[in-house]
Amino acid sequence: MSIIKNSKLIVILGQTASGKTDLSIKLAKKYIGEVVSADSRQVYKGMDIGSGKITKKEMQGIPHHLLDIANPKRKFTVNQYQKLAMKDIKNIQKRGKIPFLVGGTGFYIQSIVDGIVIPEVKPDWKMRKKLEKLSNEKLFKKIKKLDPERAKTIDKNNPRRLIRALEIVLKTKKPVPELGHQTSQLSVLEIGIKKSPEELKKLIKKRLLKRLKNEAMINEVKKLHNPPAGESGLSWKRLEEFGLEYRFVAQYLQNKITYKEMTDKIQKESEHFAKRQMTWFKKDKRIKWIINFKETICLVDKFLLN
RNA sequence: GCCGCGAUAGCUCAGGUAGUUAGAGCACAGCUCUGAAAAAGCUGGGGUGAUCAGUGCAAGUCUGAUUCGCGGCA
Repeated sequence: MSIIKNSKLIVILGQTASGKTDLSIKLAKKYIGEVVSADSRQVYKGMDIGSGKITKKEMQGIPHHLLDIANPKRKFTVNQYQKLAMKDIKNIQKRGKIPFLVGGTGFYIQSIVDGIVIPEVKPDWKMRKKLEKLSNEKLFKKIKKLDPERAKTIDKNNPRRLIRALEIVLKTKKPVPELGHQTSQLSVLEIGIKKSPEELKKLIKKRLLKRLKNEAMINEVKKLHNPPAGESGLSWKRLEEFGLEYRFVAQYLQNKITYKEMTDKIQKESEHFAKRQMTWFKKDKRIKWIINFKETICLVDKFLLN
């Protein structure tokens, strides 16, 4: 009985700037919960304004997990995320509270709600660097030879996919395993915040202006690149890898683009990103798309009663 | 007013010597995802070629006129 009662997880997802944070606090307060973030950028220390990380004050005493847990110099991965998040979720449940998985990184959410099994082959950055020198065509030929099954479905134009597949094959000397799912003991309610494209564009714009105020975001990136204490900062290249605000502010600070180009690009790319998020979410038919708070409460009440 | 230059996709532009269904980048739409996912990739819809006339078997491409825009000279 207690297993059933303690296996619940509420996911709050939505496009960037759709208002996940606000909703999560309201719900976590009402239902006595804790928040586990599902955001691939908010895991990093020092990336606050640009990633839209919740502030201490905004938390209103609700405990938050998986924020500031990674060094931005190193690459954090879904696999790490999956393990840490599962642990946090279980702990919250043990304490008799409701875990709220909140974020916009579809892959991270999927790793929890579908319990996908990711091959236990650690990224080997040295090997990847070598493989990166090869053309897509050559990479694909290698895969085809070593793992014809994987070659059938892989995207032969995507170097990342090709290199990872090769990495698995070369390390394990075996073909890439079939996609597996852990049978999850979680009982999940997925709530999606729905916004019209026009509304979302406005929200992104408003948020961007806020982030730019008093040079706050510019200073954040400057600080990441050049920390005050004298320790080494993040390279421009690394900063650009993070995308969106970090990519374009870094380009601006290198004088690669003008201030206006920077703001235009952040806006446009955020809109594109929001669309990509939606393509991802659309595939998950379990998501209950909500428009207002009242509706949400009904859903949650019903879910928690069962 | 005169001279020159230009007018091709929503935007910026490519398109020697005229020859089958006019291209690119961006934008737009849709999509993919097995340890980088705000990443990395894929597909697609769009054009009465400024307008009118002429020459040619054939005109975005040559000729003329008109309209509009840009630069120069008075």
